Amino acid sequence: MRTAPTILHLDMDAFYASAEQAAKPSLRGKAVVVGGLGPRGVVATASYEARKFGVHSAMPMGQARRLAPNAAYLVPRFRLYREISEQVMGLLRELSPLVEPLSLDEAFVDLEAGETAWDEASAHAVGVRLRTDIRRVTGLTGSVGIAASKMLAKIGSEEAKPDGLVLIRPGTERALLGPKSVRILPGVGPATGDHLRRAGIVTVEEIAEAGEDELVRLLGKAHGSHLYAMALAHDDRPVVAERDSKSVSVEDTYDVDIHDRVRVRMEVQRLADRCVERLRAADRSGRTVVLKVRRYDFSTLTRSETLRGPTDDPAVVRESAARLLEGVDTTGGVRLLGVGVSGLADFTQEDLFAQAAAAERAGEVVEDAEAAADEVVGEAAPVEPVVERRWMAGHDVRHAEFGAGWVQGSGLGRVTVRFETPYSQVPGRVRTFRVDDPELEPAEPLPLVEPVGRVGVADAVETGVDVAAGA
DNA sequence: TCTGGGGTCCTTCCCCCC
DNA sequence: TCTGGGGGGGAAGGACCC
Repeated sequence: MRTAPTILHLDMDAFYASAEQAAKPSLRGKAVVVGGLGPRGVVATASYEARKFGVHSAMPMGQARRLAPNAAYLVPRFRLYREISEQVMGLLRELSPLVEPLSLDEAFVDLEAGETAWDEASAHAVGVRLRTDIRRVTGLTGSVGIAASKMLAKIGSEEAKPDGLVLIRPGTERALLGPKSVRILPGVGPATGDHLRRAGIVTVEEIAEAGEDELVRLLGKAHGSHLYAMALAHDDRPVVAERDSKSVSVEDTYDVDIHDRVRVRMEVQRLADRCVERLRAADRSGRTVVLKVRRYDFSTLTRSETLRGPTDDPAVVRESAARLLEGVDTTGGVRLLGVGVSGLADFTQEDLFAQAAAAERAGEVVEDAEAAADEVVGEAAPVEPVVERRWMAGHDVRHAEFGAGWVQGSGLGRVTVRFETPYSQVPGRVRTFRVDDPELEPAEPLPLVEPVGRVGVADAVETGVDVAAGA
């Protein structure tokens, strides 16, 4: 283990919710909840204002609405978050070539490998400057933890939240960890936490006291010894720059359970196609097809089969998923279906056997495909004539007369828009339109920080909306 | 109106092979 | 021929993470 605290962990504060607050001045300082808005949605991120009401990630939306009925509820806008994430990761890569992203809003950086820090003082200075740069470039705040290992750096950034920096000095880690709950250790979730509690182990110190043998007896070889090492603050894991993903999957939870077997089959085909699209977009192919089914009672099962070679052929994945489905009892209804591919390869080694088999009954396959296509069209076309426009809460729009704004809500043939941009100084005004108003159209998200050299556009927005609103 | 979507890793069981 | 052990791959499930 290294002796100097030169591993940095960055965690953006309430990332999705903060991005929405930055994009929508009227939401700043208010409770904001981002997540699925359907009947089975859950909270992805709650702003710190919303957390005061007890709202937190992974909570069912219904429960969140009961706790914080006056919060703003928005669907996630991953394109926007991805753009901000790329800016942040860019800043991190200026510090070191060794950057390990964990998600859109989190990453480890090895400062020593980047030769930007070699001791406590230099590492601290890098952390301070990084936080300033992130705020300047994205308009958002992030928390930074710096320590001599990944685990401690992550615990540091957790301690630093929100909008802070914590450096854990080598030599102080055991004292710091000891009294804390076992739940702060990475890899200890609800199940392991319960398991340990039943064995009388509640704090990190108690894990260390129990000894490695006892931990292995309780949790098994890998988990047990790993956890014991973590409790002693022994963590040698290196920072690893972007690794290739090992699987690709797509799943959908339905607003109401699906009982109709024909519909279940159709959904599985659609998921298989979407999965292959993603696989191809990533220039990969895979060998093992996995079908996931969550039943009405939330029991989940998976069925998988491994092909002779990797494929990215939609027909092959569809057929495989269909075969797997035939072995699953769906009476009683399903709430979720998913299709995934694992055993990924960079290249597409054509599955000659499957191709030959497909060629043999080519006529049959083509007919099936056409029948499936007809089915989709036949199902969708009459239900949604001409495609009624859907105005998603939180999404950006532009109105020919009033300019840039975002959807505050819609229903009963009306859509309510608040006209403001990330650069508005005061909350914008609200107007309601018919959902089919020709002057209203969806728009791309604006950058959270006003790009230099585009002052003219922003000026027009400011004078056009906010001055009017303020008057 | 309970419980998303995208992943990773580990364990257990089974089968096959040596 | 019988028995045993071990390794590897595949299938299924579970815990965990953000």
